[in-house]
Amino acid sequence: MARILITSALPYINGIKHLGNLVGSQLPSDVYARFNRALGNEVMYICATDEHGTPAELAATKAGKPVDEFCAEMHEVQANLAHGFRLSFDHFGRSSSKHNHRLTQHLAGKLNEAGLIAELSEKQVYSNADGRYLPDRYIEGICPACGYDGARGDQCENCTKQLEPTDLLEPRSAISGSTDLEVRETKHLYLRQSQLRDRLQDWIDSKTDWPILTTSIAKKWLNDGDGLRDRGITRDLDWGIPVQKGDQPWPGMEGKVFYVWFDAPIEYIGATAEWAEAHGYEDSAWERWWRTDKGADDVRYVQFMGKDNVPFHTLSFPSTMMGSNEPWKLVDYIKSFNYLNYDGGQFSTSKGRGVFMNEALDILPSDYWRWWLLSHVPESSDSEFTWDSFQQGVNKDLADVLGNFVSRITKFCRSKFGEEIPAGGEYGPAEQAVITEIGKRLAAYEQHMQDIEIRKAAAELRAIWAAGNEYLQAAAPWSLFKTDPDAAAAIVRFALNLIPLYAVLSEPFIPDASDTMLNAMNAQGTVWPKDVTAALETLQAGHAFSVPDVMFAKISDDARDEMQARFAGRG
RNA sequence: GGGCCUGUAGCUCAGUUGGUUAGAGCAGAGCGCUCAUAACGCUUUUGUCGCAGGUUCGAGUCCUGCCGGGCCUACCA
Repeated sequence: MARILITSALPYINGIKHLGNLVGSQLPSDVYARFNRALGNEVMYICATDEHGTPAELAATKAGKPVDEFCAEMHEVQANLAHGFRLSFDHFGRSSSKHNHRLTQHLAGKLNEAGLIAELSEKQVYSNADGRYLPDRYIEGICPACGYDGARGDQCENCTKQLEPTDLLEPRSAISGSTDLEVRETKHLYLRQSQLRDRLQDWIDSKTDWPILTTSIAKKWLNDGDGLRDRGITRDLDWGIPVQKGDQPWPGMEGKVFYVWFDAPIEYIGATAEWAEAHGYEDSAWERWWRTDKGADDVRYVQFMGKDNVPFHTLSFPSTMMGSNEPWKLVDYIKSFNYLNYDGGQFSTSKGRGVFMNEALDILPSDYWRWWLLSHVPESSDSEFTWDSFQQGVNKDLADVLGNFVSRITKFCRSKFGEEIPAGGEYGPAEQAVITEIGKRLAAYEQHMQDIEIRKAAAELRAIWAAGNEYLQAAAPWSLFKTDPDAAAAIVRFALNLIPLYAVLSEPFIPDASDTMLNAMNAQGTVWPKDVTAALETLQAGHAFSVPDVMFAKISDDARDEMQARFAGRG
């Protein structure tokens, strides 16, 4: 039995995420986790809210709440939505947890001992009105190159020129609009990633099976210009993890916190520690997933994330792990995703454009979203959500192919034989042919899941569903019943046995429908098939079942048009 | 500017190390079935594989250039 550690990129705390965020890491990682559990592997599946940083502070201010309270509330909101989408995290943690505080401070201390931390003094813009230092992008002004009023301190949106905040004419705070800004000298810690460049390079080079999207981004950063640059890991903020060397103070760093990108990936470990504590386990329970000296050698660690997260997971976080000189488990495989666009453009929080997780669940059950999003997950390039495509995918795949299959065979059996598996007749060549076909497709399905090729897996699953309709159509028990009821009974028995098989195979994608099928067939506890022949003899004659309600209601054209108009956004 | 990804049927996408008549699903057309959510099955139409060159006995697949779409470019997270 293999041990699989799975982490999903952490959703940021400042608001409800849209479908693009959902499909870019949480949903595919959930499919992979469910699949591995179904195979009988031991799985630790971790996610958390990423709670630190300036945007969290600003969002809290806007909401009129203390930042810790705001984060606690938003964490609950996100946890409920995760549950609504049936994301099966073993633990959904918080990067502000005491475990993450302790681990982050510990690792910083170890990095310092290893000589990998540098203290640098730098100039930073301070806003007197806001009472805070401003990140470059929170300073606005007139672009010196093109005269555009509204250029940000890192880059002008209008002419795309890279800027320094001090380049801006008439600079002002993007938060308050105040022009009462001054440049202050402030000291920060830098992680000397450049010292680890060769080790990182060797490590990345050894990952020949990683997606190109993943390795190309890592290599670019390793080789760009003078090579991998050192990175600031502290900030002048109130909300965050106080800068300490382990449990000791860090002279000169009083009042500063670690940069959110330093502590966020450490929360993968922190959340596992939170999981252990929540279950009343000893530290060894989480350490056996993360410390190769404490049992994690046989763990396979797979990370899921959007492409924007790749540099931090291929370089920064591994720098932290390697540089600590402690035996932390490094990632074995990184699955990265492109973006999902919305109906001809991008999802936009500010413009209210696109569908957000809470809205999606208000409209339709999670399985509908899971199926469409996963079967269109942006693996090879950006993909696009359109209502037309969504309607088509749900109606055709879920309602017509799978839902109607379950409906037609259970209703036929009920009307001719009653609500139990009929006796009589036996399986013949037609059934054997179906077994052979499903066996082949199942092998392909499992391989695609192992390879984390989600779209291909979805297509294979759909073909397995379709095989049921093909079989029924060819076998035509409704005709045979008139002349040879026993032969018809064998066909019905075989077709009904497909339902629990479909339920188990479909569970990673559509867990609720899977439950519905198992409950209807009174076959709870059915496990992943090792052998298709045996799996299709599970339900014996006399086994009682019930006809489920319509599993997937179709989306009408009117409903589709209405939703399209509703989510088109403002401008 | 630099780096990377991407451009294959009306739509969404597969196409392994270059090898015979380029595939799937959806949509369209025809036929069949009538158990079922007007559902299902079978058959079938459509492609100068972004453009232009090149390498090769042979290129969707490799090389060069160009055009289109996208992402990243280190202080958004």
